[in-house]
Amino acid sequence: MYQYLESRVSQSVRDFLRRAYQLEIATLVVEQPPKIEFGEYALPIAFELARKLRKAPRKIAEEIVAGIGAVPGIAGFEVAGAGYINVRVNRAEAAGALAADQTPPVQQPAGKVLVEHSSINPNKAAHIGHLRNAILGDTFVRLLHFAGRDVDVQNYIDNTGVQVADVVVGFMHVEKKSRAEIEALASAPHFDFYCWDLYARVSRWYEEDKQNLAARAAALHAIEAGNNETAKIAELISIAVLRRHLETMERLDIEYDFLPRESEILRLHFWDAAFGKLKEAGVLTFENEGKNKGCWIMRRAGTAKTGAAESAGKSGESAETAEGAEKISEDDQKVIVRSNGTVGYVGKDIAYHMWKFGLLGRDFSYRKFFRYPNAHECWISTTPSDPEADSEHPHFGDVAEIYNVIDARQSEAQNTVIEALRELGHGEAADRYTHFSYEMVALTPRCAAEMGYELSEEEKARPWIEVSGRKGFGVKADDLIDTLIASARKEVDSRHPELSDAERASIATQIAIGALRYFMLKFTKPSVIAFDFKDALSFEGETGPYAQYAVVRATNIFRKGGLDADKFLSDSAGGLSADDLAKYLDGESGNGLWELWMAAAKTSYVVAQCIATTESAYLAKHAFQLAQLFNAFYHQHPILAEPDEARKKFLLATAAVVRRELMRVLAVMGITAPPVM
RNA sequence: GGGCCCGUAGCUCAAGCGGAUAGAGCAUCGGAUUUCUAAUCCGGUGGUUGCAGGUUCGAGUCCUGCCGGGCCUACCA
Repeated sequence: MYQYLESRVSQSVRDFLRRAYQLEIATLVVEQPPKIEFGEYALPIAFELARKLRKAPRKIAEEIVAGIGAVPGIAGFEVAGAGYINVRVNRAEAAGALAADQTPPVQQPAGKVLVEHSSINPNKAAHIGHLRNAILGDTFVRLLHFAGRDVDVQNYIDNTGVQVADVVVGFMHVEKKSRAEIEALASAPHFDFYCWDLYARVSRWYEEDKQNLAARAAALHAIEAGNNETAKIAELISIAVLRRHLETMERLDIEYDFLPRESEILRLHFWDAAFGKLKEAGVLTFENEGKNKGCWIMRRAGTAKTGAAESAGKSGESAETAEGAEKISEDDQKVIVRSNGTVGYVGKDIAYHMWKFGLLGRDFSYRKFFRYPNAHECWISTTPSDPEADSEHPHFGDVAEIYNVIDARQSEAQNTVIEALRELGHGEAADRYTHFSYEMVALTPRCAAEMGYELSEEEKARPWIEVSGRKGFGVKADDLIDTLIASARKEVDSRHPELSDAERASIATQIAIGALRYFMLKFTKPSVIAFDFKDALSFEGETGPYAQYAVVRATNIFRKGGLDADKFLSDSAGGLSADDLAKYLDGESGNGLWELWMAAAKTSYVVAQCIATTESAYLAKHAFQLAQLFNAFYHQHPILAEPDEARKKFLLATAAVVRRELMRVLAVMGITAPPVM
């Protein structure tokens, strides 16, 4: 509602400026006044136009206010201060629409959106860093769904890389286990935890004797080649760990549609197809000298093309320098194909992203992999020779827009992929490729010490300590979730001893997930989260449980009143006349209640902001503010004791509307409110 | 060396494209109608937005230079 009225105001003002001053304003700044008394929208446009029109800002504002005429849904425009134009909404009208849950139609961009997130190496348990990724990604998916977009959720599985190879080496060379023994372990609980420890042991084993690294290289080659014992072991490990990851994420209501694997990128020769096109377009060049001699390289993203510098006329290979393919300095070179002919990660990623946009001319084979309790099917890539390959699969890839939730450390690699697409002539695809970049989760030095990590003096002074999978140092996702549930369970037990064990367990789980998801969303993306159990385990103040509690309180009002909140809205709230609403919401006396209604009207506005900026912290902030306003309202108005029936009905409608919107916002964050708390 | 990011209250973080008196939570201090459960509410304390210039009606926000911190800069992924 708030969003819809804003676009109306914006449109009217732009129409007026065109009419009165022949001015085209592409994007009109519309702000929110600092105080509700000033109105719902504020336009600083007069300041901007003062110079252009050679008039005082206040004079311009007065002209706009005088000439703009009536705008549906808007009560009036007025000049404030030195030239602000404050806009007042027709409160009763807006509230009526909100109570009736009228959602104005919004035009939808065409085409499917692909969100890639999680992408955890399938060689050990997921940790808190992966949780931030998955929660950011899943929330973004929910935001897109809320906005009516068609979304595919993908989780890329690097099952042929060094990390999987290391655990394979661990089983085969350090623990000297047979395939049967590994299989038994893989089907036991917490296999991912077992691998977590083993991965750290292997890293130490490499350090003990560098000769041991030969085992890694051999394993890596065998895995890439496929069809051998080592590859089979790698497959069984990565599949088992992957299942564990899906189970962990399922605890947080995070689901995927498709799991593309690197093994299929290799087996189905995606790279060969991409390589041909890249060579043809001149994106890749063959390096004849220097440290990268014999490699196919491209320019690293972010490096200037002007770096001609002192490229002494040494280039004997005139063919390379012809046709504008200027020499890339060694520092600016990114190796895509190694001198031994194998392709690196960025190369595979280029091929994969060409597939995402439907530009590769090849496709995966698919088979069903994981069925969620709600019957949602998660598919995995496979080869045509797989007897389980299913031709009745959904159509993946070939999308209009993509978002890759990948931490900031990979932004250069991501940008290099984008550049490759652009240079291939797919500029429109490159423009719709968004690296959803966020900072890592680290541990506070105190938390690291609690985890048993020995800190140097220098480390103690640092703001955070980075987690390290190689050292086996970090907080595992399942452990954190268990700790949160146990902590919430203690609170629930003390507050609700009358409930059954199963009920208390279920409530504690909802609270734990609410706390965790909110915690990961409340920080803006560029902020490093210095993790600490004390903060993460907090259920008070700016937390998920605080917002859940507001919903529970609203629910309680209706339960005690013998009413159903949603039914009340659809049955009775329609009976609230515009006069009734105006009586309670208009004027100075209505400001407090109106502020709450207005906050509730902002859901779609906030969602649109979050999508446009790929920043879901606004969503968390909004949920908190709405809950905060509601809690104050709750305290101030004892609704069920209200003697005036008309006023009581209005207050109930207020609670019902806020409850509905708060539940919606929480749902977008992947948070549900328990029946009681 | 080059690229990207960060520096705001004691602590952790906010502050849409530059806008009205820089806001929350935690901590701390003091209060709250024995009520729709206090996982709540109300109030107090707490700021030269790292430093110095510049741009303009207006700068936490943009530009330049410093200071401090982080990440990236592999024929790893």
